[in-house]
Amino acid sequence: MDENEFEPRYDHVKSEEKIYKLWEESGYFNPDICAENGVTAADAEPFSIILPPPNVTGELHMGHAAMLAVEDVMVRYHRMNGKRTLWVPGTDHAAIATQSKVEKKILKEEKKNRHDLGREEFLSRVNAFAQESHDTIVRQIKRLGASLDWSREAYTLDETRSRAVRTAFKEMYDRGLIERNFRVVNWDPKGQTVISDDEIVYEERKTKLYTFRYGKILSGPEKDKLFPVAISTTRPETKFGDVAVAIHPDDERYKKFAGKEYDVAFCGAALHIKIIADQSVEKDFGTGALGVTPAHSVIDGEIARRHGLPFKQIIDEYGKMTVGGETVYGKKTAEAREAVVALLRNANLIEKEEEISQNVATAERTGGIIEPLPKLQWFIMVNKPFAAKTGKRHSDAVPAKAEIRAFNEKDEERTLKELMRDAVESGKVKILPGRFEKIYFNWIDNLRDWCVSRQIWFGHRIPAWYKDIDDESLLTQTDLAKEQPEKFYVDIEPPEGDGWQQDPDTLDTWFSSGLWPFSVFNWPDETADLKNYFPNSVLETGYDILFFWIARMILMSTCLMGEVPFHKVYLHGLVRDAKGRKMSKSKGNGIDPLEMADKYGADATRLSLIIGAAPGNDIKLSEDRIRGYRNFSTKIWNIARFIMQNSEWRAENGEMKKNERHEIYLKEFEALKSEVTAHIENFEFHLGAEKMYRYIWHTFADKIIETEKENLKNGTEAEKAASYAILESLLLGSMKLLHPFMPFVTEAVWRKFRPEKILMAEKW
RNA sequence: GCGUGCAUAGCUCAGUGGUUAGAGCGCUCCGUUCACAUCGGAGAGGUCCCUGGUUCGAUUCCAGGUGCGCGCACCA
Repeated sequence: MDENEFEPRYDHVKSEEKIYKLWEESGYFNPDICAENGVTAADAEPFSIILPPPNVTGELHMGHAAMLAVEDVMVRYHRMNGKRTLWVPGTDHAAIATQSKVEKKILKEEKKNRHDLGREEFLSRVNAFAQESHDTIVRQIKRLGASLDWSREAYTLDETRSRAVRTAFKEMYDRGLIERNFRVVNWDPKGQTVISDDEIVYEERKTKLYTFRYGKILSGPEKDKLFPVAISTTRPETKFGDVAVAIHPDDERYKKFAGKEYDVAFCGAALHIKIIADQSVEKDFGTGALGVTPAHSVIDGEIARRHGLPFKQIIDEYGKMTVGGETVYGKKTAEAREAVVALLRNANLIEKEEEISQNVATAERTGGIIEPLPKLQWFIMVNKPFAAKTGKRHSDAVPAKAEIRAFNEKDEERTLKELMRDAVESGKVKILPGRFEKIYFNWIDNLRDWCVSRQIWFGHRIPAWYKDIDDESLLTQTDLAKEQPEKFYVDIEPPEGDGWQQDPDTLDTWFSSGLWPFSVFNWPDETADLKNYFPNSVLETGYDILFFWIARMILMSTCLMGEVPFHKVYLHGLVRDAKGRKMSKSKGNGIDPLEMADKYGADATRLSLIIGAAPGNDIKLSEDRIRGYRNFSTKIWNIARFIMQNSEWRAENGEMKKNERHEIYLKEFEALKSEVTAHIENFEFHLGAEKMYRYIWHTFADKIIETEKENLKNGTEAEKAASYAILESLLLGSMKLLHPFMPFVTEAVWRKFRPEKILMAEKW
């Protein structure tokens, strides 16, 4: 590029590629290099953001582009403001999401499942896919101009992060915050794994509510009489697993039955039913009596636990019946339901059938209908009080690698739930827009223990080893009384000696994501980065992962670091299509950010995601908008071109001879600068960007340039020099203020006028 | 059920206790020896959802209503 020549047309793609290279070569994405070269003071205040690591499941979408645009605005602004600014890149292995993607691919292409390949071969396939996705994603992030410090790139599944995961697991286990428990969990028959409460998506469906009686009493004084209480259910097939009928303690209708036990017939099987009183029963729902199926309902499981009732599993991992006569046994639950209803109907036991709508729990990733099953799984105990400093560790024989420093000055007994609540309630974490704090508290209040084990292969293997138990019993054991802990060895490295087997399960992907704000700085090592950049200044992400991720980071950080993970959370909206639907590949309604960047430039794509998007509000994006902002970057280019064409009037001593008119321009500009600065500081990026847009186009180009144009043509030499000087000054000033929003075109223009300097590293 | 967001131009959305409420796209008319046709100029287009309150003044703040959306819980 000839420095003084402006091509009449601005070639976005060519220019943007060149400029990103220029930035990368300057090294200024790295705060250490900024400090070495005097761009920032070595002791300047730090500003740090971690990039929410994109999943290595494929490619970036518009949501990622929005996130990158907003974060890059903050990062570039603070860097120009002289802060030691660090933005750490990385990717997330995304356990279930990635594994199921590869499984689908292999099934389609080779007609094989993961078991056909074996654990090792399958994992090498997933890793290859992950690597490929990673490379694509990194290329795409760069294409959009994100000023990330690539020398610090991390991956949730790399060795450093894996060590952090094992360390965290061990520390929490030792403090009793991680337990292996037998509970009714959310089983996804399609994905063949347990999932957490947050990975459930409820779908409203119409279904039938049946009111009926089990059948005849089989023994005792009331033999051959009908069971005295009718119950209501939407899932009659599960009633083979019933062990009790629960009623409300104050229910006059049923009080008299409380404590009685019956042997009763049900569809050819025999049930032993105890009638119990429990506060959790709604008197007004159905008959007011609830058939308790401990093994196949989370709520019933809890009731059973309270009353010491047995868990009777009658549905297997594939959602098939393991009991019943020939019309039921081995059938899927939906078919079995029909069969059971038919049997009940024939026996004239059904009293009522009514249509109701209910929320069906489905798995977020696979869409499978959740089948609650009792299983032995690892849980993070959010309601269990612990004392960070003096509290007991149950493996004190093994020295702590990283001491838990939980989030309280006094060494009080606190629960993780309380720590999570305190972090936000105390104001140590501020969530923007503020309304999300309420949503956060609401979620916290309803939080149950977090099931962290998954029966999939891709992910962090649980760092627990067993001796003298075979895998089969690990998965099927249902005996509550059996003491578990003594049989485990939980540590960061495998135990010595023979005969140890590692738990076959892996961890929920959000376990490692939860550590991200400090694991990226190589925790548990006490690194300089950890000291400088943790807690992070800001965490920026979409509001859809407030619970999945933000809450988990707060949990992990307050527990393990004794500190909040970040001071501010800024939530952006979701990017939707012109009809308001969430953009997704399967719907085919997505606008590809890279395609837009190629067509209209990364600058225009970014600006379209910032202007018109109020914090936390969804963005409806259309290609027209992006095209509109492409026109803006062309406009900027032509403004600069015009000014450059008059550069013969540049005064030799560089001094600006201002007149009254020019004073007004400068005053106006100063006002603009302080407004834009305030907007960025207040996370009102859309306002800052829009003001720059209006100023550059409708004030600077339409009014100021048009006025000075006259002077440049017909003025005296001094007038021409003055006009040129003011135009150049306002142009370069504007380029600075616009740079965080449109980094490429502003840098390109800057290079024409100040080729010896890089705009990115200029003072704000 | 609890909570929460939105309602502004034809469309998609910003914004504001005070003169004339803005952007992108779309629409009408005019313009190309001009930095810019990826453009410029001019213009049409608004009951700022309804009702009430606070106020000198409300599209903006408050309450209620209507419509649409979202989160959580329940879901036998």
